[in-house]
Amino acid sequence: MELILQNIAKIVSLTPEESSLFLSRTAVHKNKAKTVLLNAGEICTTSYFVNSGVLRSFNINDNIVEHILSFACSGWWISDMYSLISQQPGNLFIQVLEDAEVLSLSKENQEILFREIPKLERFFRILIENSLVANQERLMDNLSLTAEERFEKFSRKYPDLIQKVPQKQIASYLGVTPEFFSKMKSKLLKK
Amino acid sequence: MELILQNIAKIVSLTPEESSLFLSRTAVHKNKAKTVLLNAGEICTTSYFVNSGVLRSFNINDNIVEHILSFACSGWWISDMYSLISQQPGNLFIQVLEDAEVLSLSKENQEILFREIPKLERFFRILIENSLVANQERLMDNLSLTAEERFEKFSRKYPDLIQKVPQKQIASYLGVTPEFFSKMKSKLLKK
DNA sequence: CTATTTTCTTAATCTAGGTTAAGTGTCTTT
DNA sequence: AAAGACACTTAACCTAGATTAAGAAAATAG
Repeated sequence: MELILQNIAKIVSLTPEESSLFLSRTAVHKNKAKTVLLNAGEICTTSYFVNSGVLRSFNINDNIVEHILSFACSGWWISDMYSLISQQPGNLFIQVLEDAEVLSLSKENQEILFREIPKLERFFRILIENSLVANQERLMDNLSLTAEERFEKFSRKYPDLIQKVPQKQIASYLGVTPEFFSKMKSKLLKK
Repeated sequence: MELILQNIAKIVSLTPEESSLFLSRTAVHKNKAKTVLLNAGEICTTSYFVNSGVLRSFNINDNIVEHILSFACSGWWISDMYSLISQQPGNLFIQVLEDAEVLSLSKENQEILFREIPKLERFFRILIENSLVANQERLMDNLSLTAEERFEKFSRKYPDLIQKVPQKQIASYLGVTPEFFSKMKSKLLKK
């Protein structure tokens, strides 16, 4: 059974008809690593649900430094929420890190679905509530923990990502330079 | 007309009956500065909408250092979202900073209202989407901007808070010590 | 109005993490 | 299998912001 339907079923229950209506309003793509699904400066029209593989969203500031907002593995959604809801040009890139199969849901179809199946509005509300909580926790962690503590927490929370993703990307997510990350890691290994 | 109804009306339109049903499921309190509405370790049962005054949510880490997650002025909501949705003990305090009139909505009443008036589910979804976007921006700013740049941005975004709130609280929100904040401020004044 | 607590400032010293740079290892691509 | 292009490491040196401490100013309580 489709991963997305399993995930929806954890929160709201859809009839078989509703499920297939939902699927009919989405599309599935396979994308090679390095493919860019959204560029900074573009208007984001779509949310992506990851069936397999890994994606990331990030911005690039003046100094040509990348900062990762989020990774998305199997079972996660990714998009530029700011741009998606405001329909203004965003400043995030969305890129495939590891060959991925992705289900895409356009903003229009999402809104249509909210009208057709009000339960889906609940589903997305709860999804976004969970994102917000996770984001708030990460923000507080960035304010109150050292890089080392954040790394340990990250390793516990996302052990699979440590394997899959180049470590400079993890450094960027944690908010440290690749050089410092490397130093920190070898210090931890010596313990 | 009630501030909360004006705010709802910006996003969804309620009939007069729905409006009064909504109000009937909320309660209004006046609270003196320093009142604590939620302690870390407690289970959060309520969201608060600020009619007037200022509140803050913050945690306290091992080192007895406070970190502010959010301020809430007139027209803003505040709660411990993690604890509210999981019904687990949270680690946030919610406190009144400036005498406030607050409207409170319990989790149960909120859920009842979602069933009675599905449009409210949309209202809260959109509210939370906006919070998420704001949070993501703050997170990225913390990763990529200097304390000075964050302070300038904060001053532009919340000029009223600069007046109302002790500056050590703003330092804490920005993620710097009060001493460094003071140094930074006097440096900016010399320019 | 005075006393006490809280907030703010200044300054010296310290450190987590950044920067620069050079070298090594490891994928891709051809 | 060679050639780039990335990814990772190490090390010397640098800086934004933390820490400590002490005094001044402001707010609040009594």
